Amino acid sequence: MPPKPKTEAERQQLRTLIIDAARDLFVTRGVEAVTMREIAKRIGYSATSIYLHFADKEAVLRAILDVDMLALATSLNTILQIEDPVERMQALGYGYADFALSFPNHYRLMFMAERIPCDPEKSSLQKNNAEQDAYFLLKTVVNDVYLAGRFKEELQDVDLIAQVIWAGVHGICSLEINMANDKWVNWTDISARLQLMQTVLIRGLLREPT
Amino acid sequence: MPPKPKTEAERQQLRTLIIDAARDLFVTRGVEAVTMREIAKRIGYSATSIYLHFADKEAVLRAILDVDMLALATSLNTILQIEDPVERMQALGYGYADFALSFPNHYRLMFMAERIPCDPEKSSLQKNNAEQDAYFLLKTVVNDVYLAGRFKEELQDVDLIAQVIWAGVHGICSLEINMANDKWVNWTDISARLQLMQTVLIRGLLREPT
DNA sequence: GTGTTAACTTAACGACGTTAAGTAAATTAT
DNA sequence: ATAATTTACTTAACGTCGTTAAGTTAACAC
Repeated sequence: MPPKPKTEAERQQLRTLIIDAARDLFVTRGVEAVTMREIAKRIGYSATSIYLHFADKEAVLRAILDVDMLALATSLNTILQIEDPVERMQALGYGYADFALSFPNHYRLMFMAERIPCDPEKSSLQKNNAEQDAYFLLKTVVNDVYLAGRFKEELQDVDLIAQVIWAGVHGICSLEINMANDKWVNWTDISARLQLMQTVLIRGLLREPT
Repeated sequence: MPPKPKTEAERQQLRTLIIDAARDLFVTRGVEAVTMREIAKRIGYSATSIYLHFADKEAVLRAILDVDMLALATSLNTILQIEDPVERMQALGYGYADFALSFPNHYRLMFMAERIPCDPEKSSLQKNNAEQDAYFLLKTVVNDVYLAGRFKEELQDVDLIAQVIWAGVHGICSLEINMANDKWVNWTDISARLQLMQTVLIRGLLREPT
């Protein structure tokens, strides 16, 4: 039964309601497995109502990713309090992995599922803002280590270093999330794997006197 | 129009025909985007005929992965000719990455997509056979480096070492496959990233006198 | 020559994402 | 005050999907 016109705040509230319901379902059962009808049922509306607020299913997903990227960046921001730049860089890796392994379906949505490239133009997040952009945070932290002269001298590209560190930690996390149940491989303890990766990254990137 | 009973060989031939058609479509357009009707059309049968040879769409996918895992392992086997164990280990990493980046949709299917855990019991492939099991090949190659006494002395678990190397290379490949189109990140050259990862792995894992 | 069986086909089902068409309350215009 | 419009929804419906059920027809068995 259609009531009165809604204020902008009310519309935003409903948007958030949809996003939260959809995320809850996406995260526990996977994006493909969840239907629009299901999301709608959760919040007590008909399926077609979602289309009044989002263009399509993909737009809902995109909105979720936006919100969650912000959550990731925000949660990682606490590590900025650590003073030593190398320690800080390590802590960032552990914080990132902790997020990935604590919320694997979240992480899958964000970094492992076939992705809609996220366009800075269309995102509500601010790029190059450490509080909203986890990659920028990583780059900042890596840059501090660089400025402290701790990297091997031939390493001059902060983006390159940041991306290799990201890849290392992402590799550990994504293999764990996707393949841990695979009997084919004799998996070692995940924390041992993560720790060795961090050690290898540090030893491979920093100058000798650790 | 339905002809005579088929020999086992003929049935196997048709199975292969389906697998090849399905792979071709899956790899270029993604699993979800390809329909059973489409696969069938490719080989000149009706969609329902596929169900005479495979239980469902997932079974087709599983069969493809089985064949392709074998193909990957076989293609990587050539690096066994390299004599120096460390060089061999590096070459394996490059070979693996070359496969991943040359056939990204293949790779996505095999190591990135939400996976049906593949059960050694049900697979036609032999586990612990270097010609059929890429992980075993990696482990063998890593073990040779271990036996040559080239790893740092505290590294005593060959599975752990192998899994960290895999994670490193997989991290580079999977980020490239999934995120390279993402404008958010200022991506550096993929070959530079791969090379630095390999260097970092070597430097982080091997004893000092490289 | 009349079943029986194997290898197919077409029809059909229920569910999906999405669009079109309808409905009723609140607002605005007269 | 009431008629017209707009807003926020709903139900119906479309085309497509994976899959199942129900034919159909050629080859074989007796």
